Amino acid sequence: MLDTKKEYLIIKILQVNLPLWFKQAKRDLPFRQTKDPYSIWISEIMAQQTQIDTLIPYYYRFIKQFPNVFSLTLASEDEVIKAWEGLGYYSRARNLHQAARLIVSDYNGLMPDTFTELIKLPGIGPYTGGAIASIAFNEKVCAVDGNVLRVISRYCNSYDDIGDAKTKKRITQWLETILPQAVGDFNEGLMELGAMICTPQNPKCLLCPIRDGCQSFIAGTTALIPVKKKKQKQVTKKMEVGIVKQNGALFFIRRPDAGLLSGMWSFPITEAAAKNSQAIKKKLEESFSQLGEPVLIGTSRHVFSHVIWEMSVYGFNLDLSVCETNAGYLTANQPPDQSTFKSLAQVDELALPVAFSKLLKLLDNF
DNA sequence: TATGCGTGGGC
DNA sequence: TGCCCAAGCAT
Repeated sequence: MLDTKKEYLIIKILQVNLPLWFKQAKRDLPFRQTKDPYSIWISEIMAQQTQIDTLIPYYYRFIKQFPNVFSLTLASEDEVIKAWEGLGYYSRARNLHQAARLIVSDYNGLMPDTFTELIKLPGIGPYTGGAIASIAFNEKVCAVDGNVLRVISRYCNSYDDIGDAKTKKRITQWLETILPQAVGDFNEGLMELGAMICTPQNPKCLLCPIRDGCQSFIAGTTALIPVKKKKQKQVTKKMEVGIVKQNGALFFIRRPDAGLLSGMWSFPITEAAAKNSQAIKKKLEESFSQLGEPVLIGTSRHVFSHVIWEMSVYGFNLDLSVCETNAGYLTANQPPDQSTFKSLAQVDELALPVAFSKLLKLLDNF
């Protein structure tokens, strides 16, 4: 990976300068004021594919609501998902809840303290396991995330594709041979450097504490590294959303427990079959015997990681007198806990993804 | 190995 | 607008 003649010096710069820099430059983050494995676990799960600034308010709220693994265990999955509302990648919340119950049932409520045990828990993979083990338990393992891949690729002037599993393995194995005693600070330092200095665009090399060893800085290739294959862009889907209103209350359904936004609440939504087909009306007629004509109240676009929804939002007024004469408006395949009416004041009780919560402002047109 | 899985921010 | 990216994991 590196010219062996230089390697000793280059490794020393990394081992010595990085922790020194981290000690004085690290951000004052709430989860850095504790060694509590539970708190560190929560912060690391939240940090997956999420910028630190985004998760901080969630972290405070979550720790206040669920201060330890037992309180998390006692909560319902709905409560945990609600606490995760707005953060995205909601399977993280479900895995967190599952893992908490495993920790109580299989580990006497104590967080497993080794990498090997940690990665057996749902939602904890190689990165998160390494982060918890090294930061909370000082185990000599590395924690290789996107920051680390970028920092090390540049430091070694490597053009290997960081999306390739082989590259990650190679970097992991190299790091394992150079981990210093204070492994937690070293791992966090690499990530902090990646987040604050060795950024993807316009890295602040003049402020970098390991610049003298950085082969990419020396070669002037920091703009070319890391190499990463382009993601294929999202598919755009035209969707129809139905907002059913009855006496000011809105109709919601719970989404299936697998797939996009699983377990979250939702307005009824369908993929538009064809132009002006009003597929949503057909779907709603399965649940409501008398709907009336839909009113187009607006459009909205929502970008997910792998799909884009272009939504046409239709309002349906449910006449109370009609509903009373059709008490069985809910179909049998929609059990009561899978659908509900909520007033605007009550909507907050449901875990509603942003794709739908942002539609609430369209109600002014309805 | 490749894909599904959210959301917000930067430019 | 679009495009990239972010302290990844499960399958």
